[in-house]
Amino acid sequence: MVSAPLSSVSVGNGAKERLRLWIRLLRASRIVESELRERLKREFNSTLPRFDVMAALYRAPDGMLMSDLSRFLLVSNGNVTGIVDRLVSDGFVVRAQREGDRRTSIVRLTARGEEEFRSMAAIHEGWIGELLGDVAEDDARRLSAMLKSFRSNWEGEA
Amino acid sequence: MVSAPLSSVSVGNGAKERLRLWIRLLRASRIVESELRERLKREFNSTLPRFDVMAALYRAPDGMLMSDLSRFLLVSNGNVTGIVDRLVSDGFVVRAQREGDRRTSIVRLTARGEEEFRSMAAIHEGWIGELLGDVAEDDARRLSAMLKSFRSNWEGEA
DNA sequence: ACGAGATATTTCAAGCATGAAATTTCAAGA
DNA sequence: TCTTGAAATTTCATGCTTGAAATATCTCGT
Repeated sequence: MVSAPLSSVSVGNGAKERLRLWIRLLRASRIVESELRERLKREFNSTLPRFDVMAALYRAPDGMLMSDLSRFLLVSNGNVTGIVDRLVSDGFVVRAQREGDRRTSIVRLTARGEEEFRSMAAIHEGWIGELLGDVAEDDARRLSAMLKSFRSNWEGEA
Repeated sequence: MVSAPLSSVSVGNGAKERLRLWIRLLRASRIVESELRERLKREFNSTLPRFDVMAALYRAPDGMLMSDLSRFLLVSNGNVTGIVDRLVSDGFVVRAQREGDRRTSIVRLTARGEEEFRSMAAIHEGWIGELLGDVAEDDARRLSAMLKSFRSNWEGEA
């Protein structure tokens, strides 16, 4: 990944600096992601998408609709279907019918799912602390603040 | 994606701030990536991985080995095989035999591939300028510098 | 010359991701 | 009631991604 900057193909003005930023942002997140994937697989026989779904459900003890999950995680409906299917067959998650609307199903963590997630989350937090260890805590705070409002800036223009 | 912070499952000390940073970093890159994917598909009937491969080859007029590509792009060998296969069948890339070593093949952009890439790259740079438009150029520079040395920090510990 | 190991690449199975089409169910108005 | 459209979800085709196994070729010590 990480399309390098191309001095010979140029355009705007501040664009150069932002392009460089984007490339490094992408590279950094790919590196961390790939390390996380490896560790999740090794230690928990799981994946990042599964972890994300479980994290969302952990925050929602009453469960979530498939469409809520897909909205919250910024991924497509069909995608969530597959991930949840696999979590169900592993016994970490259940689909429950909702009274009064047979189209929807509420997805919830099972007790086993909760327990599994708790142990993953604790270790995951440690990993991130390690992998981003060289970012000074102060830098982390500033960077974080910088990225906080990121989405609202341009969404809806598409 | 974007596993939200979980105040109830806690661990280290500076870990909290770094976890938050990681979540936002991931979210930001997912949002930009998804917008880029959409536009590349719409405007060029292409994808980010294809763009990345073409960018790498554009910087290497003498071509690259498959293994060079895979190392440079931080993706697996098998992955590159598939992407290059598709680029070849679209006429943007060629595989050439190398004298003296029949194991390797050198991958190169075709003239059409170069031309196609030039027009993609110009527009791509504009998109990034737009999508990261609200990051002040100064912030971009600092952020960029902060991320520059990212990899060397911890790689090799795995 | 031979064989052992290293190197370069492809193939494969499994899972992730998208957007579009298909299903099923619901909500309301004629 | 009927039917038309909206809403929730699944299914499907295509492509990306990994890690492991399979191929093919090369290198080098003996």
